[in-house]
Amino acid sequence: MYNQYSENMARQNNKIPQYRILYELLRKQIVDGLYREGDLLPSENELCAVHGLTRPTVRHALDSLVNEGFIKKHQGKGSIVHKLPKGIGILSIAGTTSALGFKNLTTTLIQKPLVIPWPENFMFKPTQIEIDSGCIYLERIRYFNSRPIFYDKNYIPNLNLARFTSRSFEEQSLFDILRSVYQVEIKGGEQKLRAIHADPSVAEYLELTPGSPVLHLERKFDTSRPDFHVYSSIYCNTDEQAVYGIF
Amino acid sequence: MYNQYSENMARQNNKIPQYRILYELLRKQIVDGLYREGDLLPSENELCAVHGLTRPTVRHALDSLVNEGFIKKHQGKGSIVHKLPKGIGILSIAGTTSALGFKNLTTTLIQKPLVIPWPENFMFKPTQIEIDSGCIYLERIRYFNSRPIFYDKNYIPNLNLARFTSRSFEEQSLFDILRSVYQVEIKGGEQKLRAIHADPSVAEYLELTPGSPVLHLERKFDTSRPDFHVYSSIYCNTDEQAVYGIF
DNA sequence: ATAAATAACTTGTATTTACAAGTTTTAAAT
DNA sequence: ATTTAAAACTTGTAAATACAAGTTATTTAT
Repeated sequence: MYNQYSENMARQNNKIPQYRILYELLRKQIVDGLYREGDLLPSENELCAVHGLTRPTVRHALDSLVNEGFIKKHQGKGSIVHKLPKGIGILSIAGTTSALGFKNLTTTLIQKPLVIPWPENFMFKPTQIEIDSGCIYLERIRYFNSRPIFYDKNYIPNLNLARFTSRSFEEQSLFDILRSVYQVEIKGGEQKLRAIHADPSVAEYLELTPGSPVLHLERKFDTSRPDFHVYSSIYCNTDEQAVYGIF
Repeated sequence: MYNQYSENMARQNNKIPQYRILYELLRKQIVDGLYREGDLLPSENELCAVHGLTRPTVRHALDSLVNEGFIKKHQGKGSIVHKLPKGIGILSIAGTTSALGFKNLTTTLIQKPLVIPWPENFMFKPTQIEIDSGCIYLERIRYFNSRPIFYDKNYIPNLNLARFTSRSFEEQSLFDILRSVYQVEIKGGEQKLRAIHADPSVAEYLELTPGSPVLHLERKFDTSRPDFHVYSSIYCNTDEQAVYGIF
């Protein structure tokens, strides 16, 4: 048997794929404004030469940027930087992408992590392993420019999450803690959207009059651990900020 | 090497890329139920052997299926078929994907195609070319299981669309006509989502009481023609059918 | 029988090479 | 000067190859 822990650490430090490194670099350069809307990125061959990579690797990185809407590619022309999304991008966020549009976002914990049985008639069907393990529940409000935009209820299976309930979730985001402390990475997921009337508690948290229309998102996140999903029920005030996505 | 000529001709006649053909085939097999939720697709090497392709090509096809949520891949294990989405998938539709979840969808034309100037304070900023060309406007209601679900207003630049206003849009979908008649293909786009109160006209079309919460999507579609975008403002009744998407 | 090691799978990453197809620039012909 | 042709770019598709890394089934040793 090896030392699993240090092996994992070494892997994380050493073995980040090259296409991923290039992706992160280009993404940062776009977000930081080094490339602006309408600009052409360096051609694939230039990127190859500069970073010592081959075209398939460079293209892999560019594909990720296309999928997340940062660039659009035109055959014969090049990769054109897309304008950064206005509004709050939540429809297609996962992992590192989540930072975008969340610059002025602050979080308040309404319900500290609490172990509960899984609710009846849950929005998605948890796996048997998740059901057996029990559920950690927490509620947050997220503010954008000091106005409450999201009120979310989160359900996390209680699987090998030592000292989870005693952690603070004000400073760091939930997903950041899952990744950095528990090596659980969000890989993607699915969601259901509805427009509903705000019930009294939702209206109070979002500082709306009861009955106001709010966007309700029910989300199931896949993670790097099999049979470990994060479930979120999110109520969103879209009066001032629209929810934004690309497809 | 003896059959070089005819091989080249065969390749030439078939302009559809091989990865695309394989993608369409696997997608159809999943939608038709030949593979069911949880099933393993044939391994990449098997698909290579069966279809006479190489792994990069097969992986390209599988990547598309992953991006659209039909399968999930697990290293060392295989490609697992995802459950087909419940609800109406509209968040990530484009091109051929649009068929999914639209089995029982019928369309009624409320406003026949009409040339108008582009509205003031438009949801997105059309290009100068689009502004100069004028705008074709049409309204539809789409029914799911005989109940009105979508009421949409569509804005299309009047660029080389001969006899467009005199076409029927009841039988074929708007995008199908754009593709088959005008060679304009939808490549992707962006959207803004809000929960709003239904105004009287929206409520009437969607058979709701005025003030009911409805989902409002503002969408901008990119096409294969530069400076040609389709704009849609969609009001969606989510009382019974949630809008579904993956990310 | 049980446990550990091994082999035989699977997908993930990466290189190399080649040509097709779309766009832009340049050079040549009229 | 204008038009046309060619070239020099760009991204798109596809093959052949190699090894890394995760999973499962098999074999081997105890």
